[in-house]
Amino acid sequence: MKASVAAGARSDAAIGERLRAHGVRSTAPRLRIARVLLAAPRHLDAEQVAEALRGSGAPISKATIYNTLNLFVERGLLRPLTVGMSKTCFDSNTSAHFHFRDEHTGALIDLPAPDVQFAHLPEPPPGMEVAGIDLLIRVRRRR
Amino acid sequence: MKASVAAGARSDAAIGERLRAHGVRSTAPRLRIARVLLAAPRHLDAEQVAEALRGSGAPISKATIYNTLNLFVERGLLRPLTVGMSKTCFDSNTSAHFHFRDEHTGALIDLPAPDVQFAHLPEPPPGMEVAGIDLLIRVRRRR
DNA sequence: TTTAGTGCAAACACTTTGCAAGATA
DNA sequence: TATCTTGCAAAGTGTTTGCACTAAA
Repeated sequence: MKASVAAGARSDAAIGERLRAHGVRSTAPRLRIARVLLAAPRHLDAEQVAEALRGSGAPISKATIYNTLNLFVERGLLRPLTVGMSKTCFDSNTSAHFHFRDEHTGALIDLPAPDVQFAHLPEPPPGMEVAGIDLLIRVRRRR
Repeated sequence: MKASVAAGARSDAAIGERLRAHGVRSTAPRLRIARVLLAAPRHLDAEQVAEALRGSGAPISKATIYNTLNLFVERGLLRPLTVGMSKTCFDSNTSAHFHFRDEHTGALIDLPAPDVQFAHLPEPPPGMEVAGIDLLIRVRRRR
């Protein structure tokens, strides 16, 4: 059951290349995980990745999934999000951006960085510099 | 060993009143937890609260600490912070504000809301309204 | 004297780790 | 062959819960 790749998704070859470009050896399990997460901008936690894999071929062990996700983060292929949730979400959009989060469902929506403009940001404490900004806009269904 | 209360801290009586004002019955363990966390603006996780209590009289059980912290959150005495951290931090500053966080030490510093001004904020997705904004400025020692 | 709070230990959810077997360069 | 990867199960965190006991209104 070789499903055709979704629109916007990259070919296996291209994904494999991308892994190697980030110093990650391209093995079968890593390719399958990358296909789930890296082919398009997504926010998935480890369990959701595991489930996606269960749904398409042999499952991959928890250990390998966590090892792989952490490796991808270390190599700049993913960004971890620990935003008001008990588990870590892995974001395949590694460019600068923020998020909306639906308070009810927990769903995350990307928010391009240029859509937020600051009129004033405070000076960091003395001797410190800004390393990054995490911004989360919590939203709920309008009553 | 009745230590005198630190500058800025409230008296036990005042803290007890504050608890009752929020519909929380003022018991001995709750008063001790409130003294640690509510007497001044602080960001502490459950373990840090437990340790502070161990250092001043009989320890209080994990269960009671979590029950109490969650109750305080529910009653608006504390705000939980979960952005970018593996454990929940309890913030005794419940007014609108943001945070700096030292990437190295994990320390949080309050950032009054008026110190951040937005020139542009995006519209929430259709049918949704903004419930709140979490902003964390990650800082590091300047090289 | 009824309702609420406490603490212990067990359960839970998420994540990491040790190690033996298997795959890869 | 030397090294890296995988997967299982066990261990580690952080947090919640069931339940008997105690305290408060």
